[in-house]
Amino acid sequence: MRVVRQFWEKDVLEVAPALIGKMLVRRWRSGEEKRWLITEVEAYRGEEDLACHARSGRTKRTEVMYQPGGRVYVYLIYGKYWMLNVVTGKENQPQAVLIRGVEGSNGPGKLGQRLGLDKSFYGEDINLSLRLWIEDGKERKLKIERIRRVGVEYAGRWAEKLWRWKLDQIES
DNA sequence: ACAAAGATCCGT
DNA sequence: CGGATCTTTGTA
Repeated sequence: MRVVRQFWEKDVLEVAPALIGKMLVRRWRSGEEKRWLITEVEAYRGEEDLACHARSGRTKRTEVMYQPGGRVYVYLIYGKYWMLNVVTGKENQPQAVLIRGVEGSNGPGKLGQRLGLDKSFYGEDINLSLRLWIEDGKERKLKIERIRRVGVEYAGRWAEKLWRWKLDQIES
C-alpha cells in the first residue's frame, strides 16, 4: 500500500527514519515495475540548516521545498547525477529527505541513474504519481544506525547533525 | 555577465 | 586525491 499523504506532512526528522524499510517503487512506460527496500536516507531541514539547499531561501530550484510534503525534489549534481528527494513538512517549511540508498545500490547518484530520473520528475506528487511512489514495507523489526550526513563539511555545526539513517540489519 | 562551488563517482 | 560536467547561486 502506498503511504498516506499525511506521512509526508510531518517533520523531516520524523519522516526520514520512518522511510527506512519502506519500498521505493518505479513503474516505467513499458509497464515494468520494480521495487526496492529503502536502506539509507538523509534529512535536510529549513533555511537555518546550512547544508540544506533552502539555506539561500526561495529560489527557482528550492521552490518545491516550500510546498506541502509529498512532492518530489530532484536536482542535478556535478552535471551528471540526479538526486532523489521527497519534500516533507507543512507548506512554507522547507525540508526534504534525500533517498541515498536502496537494497543493492551504491550511492544516491547511481540510484538516480537506475531509476532513470530527470528534470521532469521535479515537483511530481508522490501520492498520485504513476511512475514513482513509496509503499509500506513488511512489518518487521529493523536495526537502524544514525550517523552524520555525507559531503556537507562546509556547513559548520550543521555538518555534525546525526541526520542520516542507515539500515544496519533486519531482526527477525 | 562571469566565476565558483556542488547532498557524486571513478580512476590513479 | 583530482577531474568530469553543467546547473545554480553569489557578486559585480
